[in-house]
Amino acid sequence: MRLSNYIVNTSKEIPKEAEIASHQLMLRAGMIDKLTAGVYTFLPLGLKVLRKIEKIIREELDRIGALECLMPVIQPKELWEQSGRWEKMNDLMFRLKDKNEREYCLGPTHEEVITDLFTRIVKSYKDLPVSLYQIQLKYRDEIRPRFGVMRAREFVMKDAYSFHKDKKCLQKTYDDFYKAYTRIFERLGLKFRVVEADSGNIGGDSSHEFMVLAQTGEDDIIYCENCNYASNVEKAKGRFALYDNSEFDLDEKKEIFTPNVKTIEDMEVFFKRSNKNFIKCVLYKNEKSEFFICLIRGDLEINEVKLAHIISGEFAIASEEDLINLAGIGKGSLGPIGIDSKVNIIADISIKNTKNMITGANKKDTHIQGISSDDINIKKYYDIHKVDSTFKCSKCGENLKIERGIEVGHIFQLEDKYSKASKACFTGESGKELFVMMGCYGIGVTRIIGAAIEQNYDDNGIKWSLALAPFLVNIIPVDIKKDEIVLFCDKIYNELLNANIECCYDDRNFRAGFKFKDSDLIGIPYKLIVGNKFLEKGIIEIEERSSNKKYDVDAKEILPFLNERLK
RNA sequence: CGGGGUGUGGCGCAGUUGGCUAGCGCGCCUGCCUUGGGAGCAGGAAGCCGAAGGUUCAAGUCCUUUCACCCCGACCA
Repeated sequence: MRLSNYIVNTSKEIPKEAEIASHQLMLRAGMIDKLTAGVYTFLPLGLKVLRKIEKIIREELDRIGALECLMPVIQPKELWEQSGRWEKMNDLMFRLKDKNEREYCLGPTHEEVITDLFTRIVKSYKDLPVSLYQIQLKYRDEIRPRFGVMRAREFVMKDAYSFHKDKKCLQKTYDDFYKAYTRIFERLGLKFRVVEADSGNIGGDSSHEFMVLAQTGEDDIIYCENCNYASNVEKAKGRFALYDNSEFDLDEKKEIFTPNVKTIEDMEVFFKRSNKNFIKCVLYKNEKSEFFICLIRGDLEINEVKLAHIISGEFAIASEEDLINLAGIGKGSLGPIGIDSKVNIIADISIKNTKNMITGANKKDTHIQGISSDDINIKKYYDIHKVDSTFKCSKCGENLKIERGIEVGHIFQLEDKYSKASKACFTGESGKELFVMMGCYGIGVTRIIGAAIEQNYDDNGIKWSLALAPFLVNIIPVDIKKDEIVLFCDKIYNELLNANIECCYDDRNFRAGFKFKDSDLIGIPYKLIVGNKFLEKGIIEIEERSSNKKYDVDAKEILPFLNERLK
């Protein structure tokens, strides 16, 4: 590609709207252009990178026998009512009506469509298992789109769905996808980690996320330094530090007047004890106006994703008003003892067998001391705590670490959740109708571009891996007024094209420095510089973007040199 | 949805207590010059100041409404 014919829409100015490196660089390199919040055009350069990612994904999925298809973006409301998600995904969906007032949404995902499709294309166990995938635009009206392609409202996703006669078969395909995903992210040259994950509102049991490690990630990953345990913090299990407070004499069980003591920090100061001696109480309310008081040791935090498995429906921390109506108190004095009997008690296992604890007394400005877990009407203990780096690995007991990650892939075993809702059946070997078992596998294709840049950039711009670079080599004539240079560049350009080496040729009438800057910003792995050294000694300077190393290469040796490097 | 902020040539911004022809940098166009890390000089094009309404002799500037975009939060009693 001659750059004189290309759109090189680069900028040295840092765009105001972009916060993180990948977003800034994608805009500056002219890869994307924003139309409106969270909606981007992929310019030729950005599209080239996108296509490279798609190609790798296709190759690896085809290898495990998945079949590509393309499903509609526009999906009828009825399909979503059937699965019960028309209401549930309320805020997330873009909706529209046709001229007859029929309602539709722009697909935020395709479980509904594929399950419906399944009922028409598969009838018998003989057709199973089968896996279908597509690379398609998805539409999600995110609460807050940000970071460019990282959290966009229109984005490209690879989604795949597998169908099975039983769980065992599903597990096998799940493992195939796991391996294919691993190969995909390895080929993309990303540093990533596979973690256990909560399956969220998509449902299902077993689930793994593929996380690209980056400071700017929106997820916290917990992993063990010693064994292979790794999990999204949303799901992570660990051993919290045990705490023995027998160093203190057993307090008399009584109420203490505690004016202005509201937070756990306030309590530490007031009682002169560490936060492990307190029971933290948080009141939640769900959409049915049921109340839940959650009890957890004062040094720990509640993990609401775990709570979502216990409390049904949407829920949130109760308002100050609710607190007053329910217990007649404001913040800070809530406690499990003497609380209104219609409030459900959800106790974290960190409370189990505790003694001599201090907690709210359900009375204004009052706490109660000398409480043991036996004093509270706890029917069952749950794991509702958030794991952090103070925890030990529950598998091997070693230290846990925490790191930020960008979720680029997620695989789920849906089992029969959607097939039951959509009555997706097949005829089994016995002749009876059975619900099909399903798996679901996603990759955020456009998000990968951002993630890859977050891992590979410097002050000058993007540093593409060979797998993703829009061009592998950039031929740069230092002075296009010198015929000798231009003639040689034309020649080597044709040679590279004939050798199927993806290259561009910066034949624009700019000064050399300008072209170097552009090349580095865009992130082309190799610059082939034809200048004074060529005129004097027939030597071409080849500069490697990743290492900043420069190689003097004889004009005749260029192809072998590049072939060696680009292998 | 709550809080904060910003809307002025393509981009980034300035524009005082309302006042005359709305500026600057980058980019763009023309010419000269230059060609190894985003050069220099000269000339030029490009704006109903986000939108609507109002106050005023006079509005980019004041008031009201509205839209868009950005940031923080939507969670620990």
